[in-house]
Amino acid sequence: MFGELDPLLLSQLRLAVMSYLVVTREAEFNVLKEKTGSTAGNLSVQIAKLQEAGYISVEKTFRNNYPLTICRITAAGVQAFESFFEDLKGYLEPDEKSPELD
Amino acid sequence: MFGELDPLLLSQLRLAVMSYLVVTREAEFNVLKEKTGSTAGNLSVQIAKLQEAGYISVEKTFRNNYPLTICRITAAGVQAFESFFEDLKGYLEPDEKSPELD
DNA sequence: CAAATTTACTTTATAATATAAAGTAGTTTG
DNA sequence: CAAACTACTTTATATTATAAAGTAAATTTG
Repeated sequence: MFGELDPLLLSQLRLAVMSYLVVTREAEFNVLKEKTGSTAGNLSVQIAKLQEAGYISVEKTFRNNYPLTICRITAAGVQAFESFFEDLKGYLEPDEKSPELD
Repeated sequence: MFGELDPLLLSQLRLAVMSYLVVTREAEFNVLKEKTGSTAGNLSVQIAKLQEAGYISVEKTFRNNYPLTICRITAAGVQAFESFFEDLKGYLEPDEKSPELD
């Protein structure tokens, strides 16, 4: 089951990040950390994966001499997010094919 | 005594930094930290003072996603460093005026 | 001149992210 | 089912920065 769902979004934290960004479009690392309640290390890793997939872009700068990381959702990210939920709907409203039970 | 000496160079750590930079011209934060044996916090503060005085320029970037701080000595810095030692010589070879002893 | 301030330097703690290592869990394989 | 692999999470440590606290030296004050 869940065979078709985008594995990159099938993760609590990554999905939370994407859900937030799909609305706000962009957010600072710290904000994402607070909103998702994740640890910095974990968030850093998951952000890197979303970036690698092209779902978000990441800008690293400095603010008041401290490192500042800003994340923005990309068109591909929005697309992937929407597809994810359409795929999900497929599970909620099953068609003629009955799902295989193992 | 020591009335004329540049107060910005009359500091163990700042002088050590300048002494190193006057030879190498530029150095990374970490290298300065090792060479001077200082703590990161202290070095950060003293670098800021040298920069404020225009004796060094500071570039902040990222290397392998980690913050990287590069310090470079400026012409004014070289000038100040040389003047400092000329002033010092004045104390080693006193002229006709005898120093005031308090 | 001794006490009280002030000033400056240093250390220590904490902030903002990143990577690496270690722990956990779920899944696949033999 | 035990062994191995995956993936996610937490924890420790890496880079620097600022703020707070400690120390010391110099200067003002009474």
